[in-house]
Amino acid sequence: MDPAERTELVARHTEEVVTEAELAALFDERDSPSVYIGYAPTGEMHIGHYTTIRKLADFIEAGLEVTVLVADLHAHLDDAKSPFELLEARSAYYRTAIEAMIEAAGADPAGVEFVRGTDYQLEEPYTLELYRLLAGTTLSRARRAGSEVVRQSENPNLGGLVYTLMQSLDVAALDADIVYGGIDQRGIYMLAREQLPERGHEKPVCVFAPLLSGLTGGKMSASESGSKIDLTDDDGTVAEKVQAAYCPAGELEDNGVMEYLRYLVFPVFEERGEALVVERPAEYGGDLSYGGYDALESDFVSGELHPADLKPAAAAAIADVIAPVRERLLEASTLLEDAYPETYG
RNA sequence: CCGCCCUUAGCUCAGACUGGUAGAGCAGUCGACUGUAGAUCGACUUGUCCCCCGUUCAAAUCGGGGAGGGCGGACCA
Repeated sequence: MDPAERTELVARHTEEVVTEAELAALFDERDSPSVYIGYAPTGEMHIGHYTTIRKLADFIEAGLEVTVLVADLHAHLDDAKSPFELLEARSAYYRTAIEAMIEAAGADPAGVEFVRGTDYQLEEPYTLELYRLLAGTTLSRARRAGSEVVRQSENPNLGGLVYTLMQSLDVAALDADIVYGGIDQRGIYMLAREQLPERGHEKPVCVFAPLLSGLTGGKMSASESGSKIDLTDDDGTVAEKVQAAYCPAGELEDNGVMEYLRYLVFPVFEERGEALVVERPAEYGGDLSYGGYDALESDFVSGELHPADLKPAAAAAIADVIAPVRERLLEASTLLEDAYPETYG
């Protein structure tokens, strides 16, 4: 694969690449650049995580060295979202869930290196560098960088600010050429691009995934169960949620159903060589079949494809794509129970 | 160490002074209308009033104690 193809593969289905020229240059000078993505093991993972993780399959195919950081300390630093006692159990759950998603996306999880935050963030070199960063960063700068990521409140903890600087430092500690994350992470990684060169590290190339809309219209909300598909949802639950989803005919804005098809279902189906079949009553023109997203989008926008016909097909496809992940999670008997005793205990 | 303030529905809060077993907005649920959903109408649901003890016929409300959270003062060799 030539550098241009690799660049294209890494950049597809993303929200933004900072900068695409730097990415291309990286492939020119190196055989296997490294990329890392970090997850703080807090709440249960859902379809939004899955769409982001699916791209790791592209990274592997493009020949990148992929590292997934399970940022356990971060999960506690951000307003104690995860109690300190549950960090171990939630880290185990995140790792298993992420591996299952990579595998379900058609890639080999063995090609991904997993690292825990506590593996290196308590070591002296890291800690020392963190203190130096703390001394050299203003309150307002750190606050601004983390404002889209760290929980905001009237009386924020210091942890949220340390969180932000640690994440910036992680790029250097993990020696990543590329950082990958949702577009909400932009502020933190722009801070990293600013700080790291001053401290003798390379400026990381940033690849940002889009944040998908929730099924109820606006942003996907972790606290609103109807707005997202959980990885543990069975086919019936997925069908109900998609059926109830906001999905105005012909409109793509805030349309979670269309976004999930675009960023999750079709990439996985293409990998498998499958098409999306939409069953439609003869009265409205009979069944349809789509080999890719673009054709479906143009039919949807033109009005040829009605939401009422699309929804059942989309629900079945989504359920199909998450099924292997759900099975993997449920067969690990105490994984969920240990990580979320309130919900599964 | 001292003082002051806050804690009521899933969320934001009213009610407390002048005791009579609790309200609004948002959210949620269910119908109507759309070949989906939303929007719009129509209806409905929701509570250890932070905990304990006391006063009283009666306590979210008054008194005492405690817990959690917030703010300020003092100390500064």
